[in-house]
Amino acid sequence: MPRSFLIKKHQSTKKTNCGRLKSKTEGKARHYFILSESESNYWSRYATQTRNLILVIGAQQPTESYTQMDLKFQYVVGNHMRRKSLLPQSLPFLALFPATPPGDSSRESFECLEYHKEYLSFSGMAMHKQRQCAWSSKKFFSCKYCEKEYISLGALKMHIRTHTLPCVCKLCGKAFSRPWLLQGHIRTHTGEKPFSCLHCSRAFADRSNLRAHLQTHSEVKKYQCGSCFKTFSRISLLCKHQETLCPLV
DNA sequence: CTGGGGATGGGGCCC
DNA sequence: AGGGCCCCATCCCCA
Repeated sequence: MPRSFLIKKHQSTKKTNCGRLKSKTEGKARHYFILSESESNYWSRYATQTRNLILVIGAQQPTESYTQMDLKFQYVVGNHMRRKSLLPQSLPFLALFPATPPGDSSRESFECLEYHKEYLSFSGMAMHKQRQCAWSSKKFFSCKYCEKEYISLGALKMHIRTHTLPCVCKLCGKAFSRPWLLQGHIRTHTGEKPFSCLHCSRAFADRSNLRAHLQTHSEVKKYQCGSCFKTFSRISLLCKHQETLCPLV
């Protein structure tokens, strides 16, 4: 039963291995903890026996304060909290948090979503994960120029272009990561502006800039401050307003 | 300080 | 696999 979750780490617990897991569908946030391998073995057995934790398996540990991830999870019914101080940093990301009784979910089996194997206990599946799945850091494709990691080779290659900048402008020598970025740059030399505004005579070299321009024709500004209700044409202007200028924040 | 234009970056998706 | 394209975002500059 895979579900999509939004992970948001608590600011107050930023430096610990815990945070909150928020279900996009249910809208409820729950605390989560990240476990070491030995701890995950222990807690998976514990959870299976006592049915009082939810265990969450993800492809990677959340590294930013606000990360969207698809997580596969299994419910184990009950309620339990663990002290944060006992939780070291670890990979792969395995998390647990106190459960909300999900009806008759105790009948659910545990499926390895990569190998499509079904297990009667979570610990059984966890064992399989450790032995058979490419579930360790080896699975990630690491950039040799920086510390970024990607789950697909294609994504990594695309990223590496941002270091190698293979697309060079013949007119000025400026280099870009993608051909279409170079294409957009060349328009700054030629003056070509293929994106025209339907409401006025202006034209733009870049579609995004036309889109931003279209907001200036809109009577209803898209971005509104939640405190003073002032509206803005760009998200950047709203952010700036909320950070420093809004009298009600 | 505000609003808008110009230029650019990067992830994701499709073919 | 790679290119093209889309969308979103950001930064800088200027009026």
